[in-house]
Amino acid sequence: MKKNTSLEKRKTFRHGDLRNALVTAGLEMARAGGPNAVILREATRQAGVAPNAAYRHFAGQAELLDAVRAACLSRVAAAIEDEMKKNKAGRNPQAFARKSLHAVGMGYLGFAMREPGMFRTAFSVPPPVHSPDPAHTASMGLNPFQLLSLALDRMQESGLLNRKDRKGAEYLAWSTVHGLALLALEGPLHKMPREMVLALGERLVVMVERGLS
Amino acid sequence: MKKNTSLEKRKTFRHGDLRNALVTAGLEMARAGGPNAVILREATRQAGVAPNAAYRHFAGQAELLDAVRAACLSRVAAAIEDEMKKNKAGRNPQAFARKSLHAVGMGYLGFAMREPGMFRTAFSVPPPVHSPDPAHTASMGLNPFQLLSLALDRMQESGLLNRKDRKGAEYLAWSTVHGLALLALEGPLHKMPREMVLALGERLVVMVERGLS
DNA sequence: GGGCAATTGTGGACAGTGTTCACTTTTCGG
DNA sequence: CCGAAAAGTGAACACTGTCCACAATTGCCC
Repeated sequence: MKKNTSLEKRKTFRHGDLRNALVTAGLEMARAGGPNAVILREATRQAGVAPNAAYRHFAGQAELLDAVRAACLSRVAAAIEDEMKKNKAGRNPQAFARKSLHAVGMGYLGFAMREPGMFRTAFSVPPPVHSPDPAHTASMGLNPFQLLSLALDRMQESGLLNRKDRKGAEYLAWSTVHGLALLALEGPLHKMPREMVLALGERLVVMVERGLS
Repeated sequence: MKKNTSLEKRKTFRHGDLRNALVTAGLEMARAGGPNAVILREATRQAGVAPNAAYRHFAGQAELLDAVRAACLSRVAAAIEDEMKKNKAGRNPQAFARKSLHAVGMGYLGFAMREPGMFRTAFSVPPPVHSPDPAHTASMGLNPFQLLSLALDRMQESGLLNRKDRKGAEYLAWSTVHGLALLALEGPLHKMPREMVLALGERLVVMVERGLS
């Protein structure tokens, strides 16, 4: 299967891997300019193919965007996992639980600062939340939401959170970091330096940890 | 000044209030479909005017959208003010401070649920945060950010918040409600019923109140 | 008042977008 | 091996934002 990634004019009539090529091109556009920048015709151009060819693989631009978004979500999950891998479960479960929650929050925010376009794309349009769809997940097989749930479970199991407060805590924790990320990316805080945003993020995660229980 | 609001074919060559008509039309489009739905040509159509006429009042679509966003922000501020007016300063400053913070958060969220399109438009593109621009404000002359600051000041003055924790608290509090609003509007939580979102909002505000100090 | 310039609108055009239809080329399975 | 399904092409349409030259209107200044 020839990975006809870019311009090199193919001699074969078939492309071989068009769908993937389109998603890749779209991903690059999303990275550079967010969801609004993922243009169908441009993707076909980069793949060296006629605009209509895209319709053999996607029902329309919206569906292409959907695929690109899934890819972006996967990157977010990977970033969180990387952050979580930095600390292993030691003999203190409470400390581990706290570190996990911290890693989720900061991994999320860190990715948002590093890859604004992808981040904005990942959350631009409603994806289902409970989906074992492998496209949304990273190596661990969990999407960002599930990674957060995992961290909160650790909080509960280690006694930092009682059952009542645990319920729906995902949404509360998620709201905070997501809100800061968007305020910093496309909201009134977009001129705030990244380091300051991340510093605010630290305070935010602490606030969540204290406020949840 | 003839408020040539809509289709009724004017007989005068001049429109009389085109700029306003365009913003109004744009506002309605934003209300119905968010920022991406505010189309310049459509606005001119509704105003009964040639597309190019818009360029006498706005440098381009982006500038029209800017005006529409300012109008939306003003609505957000108005919603918060309405919520704040529901409780007056009694003899217990701490209770008043708490109620103020609560009102800001829930007024914000409530508007987001009631007018998703306008809300999304209001925060779609970076507006400056510290701006006494009257277009961004409601009757009280404060924008949402300033209203939040006011509520937090009351928290500090009544002894619920020390000076150190007060610093930057706006951003922390704002992040939480903004995040929930966006998750519920165009994020993974978009299918969650409004009442449940608002219930989560209540918990969120409580969490902020507890977590800030 | 009368004329002239700035303002505000018009008409026509261009490039770029998503999308559809009819058609051609290639692949692959019975 | 051949015929149907898959995958790409070409031309067209409607829509968008934007620019140009030009026409109507207003209002200001002498």
